[in-house]
Amino acid sequence: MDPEPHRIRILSWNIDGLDMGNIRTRAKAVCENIMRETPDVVFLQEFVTEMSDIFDKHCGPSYERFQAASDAYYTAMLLKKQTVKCTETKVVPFYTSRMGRALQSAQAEVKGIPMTLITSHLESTKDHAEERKRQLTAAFRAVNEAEGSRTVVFGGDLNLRDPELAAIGSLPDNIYDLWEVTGKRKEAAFTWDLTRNDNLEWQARFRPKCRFDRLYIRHSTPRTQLKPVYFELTGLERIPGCRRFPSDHWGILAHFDKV
Amino acid sequence: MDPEPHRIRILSWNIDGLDMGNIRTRAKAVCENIMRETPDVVFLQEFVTEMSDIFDKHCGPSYERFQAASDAYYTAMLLKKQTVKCTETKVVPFYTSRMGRALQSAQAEVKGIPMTLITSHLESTKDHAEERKRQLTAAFRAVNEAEGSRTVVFGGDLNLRDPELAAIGSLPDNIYDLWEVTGKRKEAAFTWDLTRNDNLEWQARFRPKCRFDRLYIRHSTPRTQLKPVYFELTGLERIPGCRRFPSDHWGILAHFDKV
DNA sequence: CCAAGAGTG
DNA sequence: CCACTCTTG
Ligand SMILES: [Mg+2]
Ligand SMILES: [Mg+2]
Repeated sequence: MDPEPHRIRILSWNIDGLDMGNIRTRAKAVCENIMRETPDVVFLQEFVTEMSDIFDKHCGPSYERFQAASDAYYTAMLLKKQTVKCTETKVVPFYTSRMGRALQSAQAEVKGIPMTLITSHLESTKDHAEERKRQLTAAFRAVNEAEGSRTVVFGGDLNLRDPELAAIGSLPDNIYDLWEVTGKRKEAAFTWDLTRNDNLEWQARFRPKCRFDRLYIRHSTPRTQLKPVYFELTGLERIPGCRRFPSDHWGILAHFDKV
Repeated sequence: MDPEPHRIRILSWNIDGLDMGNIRTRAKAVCENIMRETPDVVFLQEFVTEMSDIFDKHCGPSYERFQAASDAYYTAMLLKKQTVKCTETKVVPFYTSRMGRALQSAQAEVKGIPMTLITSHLESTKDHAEERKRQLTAAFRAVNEAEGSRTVVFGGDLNLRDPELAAIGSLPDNIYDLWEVTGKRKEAAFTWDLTRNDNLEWQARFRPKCRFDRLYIRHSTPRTQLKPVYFELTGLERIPGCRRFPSDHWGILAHFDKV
């Protein structure tokens, strides 16, 4: 019995597997967040092997996990067993990435709606804007290569700065930013925000904040099947004990209504 | 008696006053080059006080010199006494420059032609592209603020990369690159070329070459008064004795016919 | 994973 | 004054 038959939720979160400090405590906090929010689809970035057994234990009963790799750090997708039927998964490395980044995708039916789910952790840091723009362009191309009958949600830690998006000609006309179309809520803008998140060792006076993590939707045609209704941050609470956040990034959680 | 009554020549040269090695020997070589080429107008970048008396001695009899500053390093203009009547000089600092850069200009009659002469040493290094683009935009604005009856030549060490020019919308329609309109001669493209110029101490394997130094013209209206006919590099010969070049940049020399 | 700056080849 | 890497705040 689905208590929310008309609602679909998708979470994306960079869970900072590169920080070995409290890695298992933080991973457990991420899992508990997922089991509390119960999104249908989860995109994870910076998943590392050290987290595998924790995710197996906490999320394994409810979610199927697809990993883009098995060494270093990588993306992963969790698909809720109750509501998602996955028919195909794919990983396409960005061959010019210097950081081992890739585009991970899945064909799935989510509460009966045919969807293409795509995530990535695009090239990091301002210095690598050129490579990142190539990757984003490739990702948008992948979005639009999906069959028209499918609703496509693409997102992840895109490490994106707005001028970079402008430089590649802004968003394709048929792709929408879920934070934007749900009202551009200021409280949900900055997904990596060192004025609020002190997980990183940071001795600089300047506290940067960026909207690195984003989710996009391309609707199915001719009939739109999902209506974006809400976009929120998650992972905002400190873990009791270590007093750290689950990650240096907040998670982003998008809510849709079936229409 | 002017041996070339229908010819005007303008030289621009970054003479590397920041390299104290052989500074006076190199300055003298620059002066000798000027006295040999006898351009009507000279734009200099990286002029330093240590060169003043050398320029006074060698070029002082033939050229009037206007400096944009008197400390650190700065631009200077030499105007040939025989052929140029200067009525106004101006220096406008770029207030967001972190390197003390400025736009230096002069109103002058060159062989009877009313001209606005503008030079600058735009913000250096790839890292400072944003500031450099602002400065270039301001320079083009200054070019087009000159009265239509005047022929404007603007140029110097612009430290420019082609994508930066593209990023600010390319050249204004009425401004022409003198290297381009004289045939884009490959031999005259790279004005800072570490495959040919070893003045800098350089231990890297990669030898960069860039077209940092550029000259632009905006014609007078309704009647064009100067026709660009040739564009060449100068300062290509080593100085006997120290075996170094006068500067790490080549000079750029543009030739015009009065029409 | 910010922005500056320093050091290397 | 290149590109890259590293350190520092
Ligand atoms: Mg990270
Ligand atoms: Mg220099």
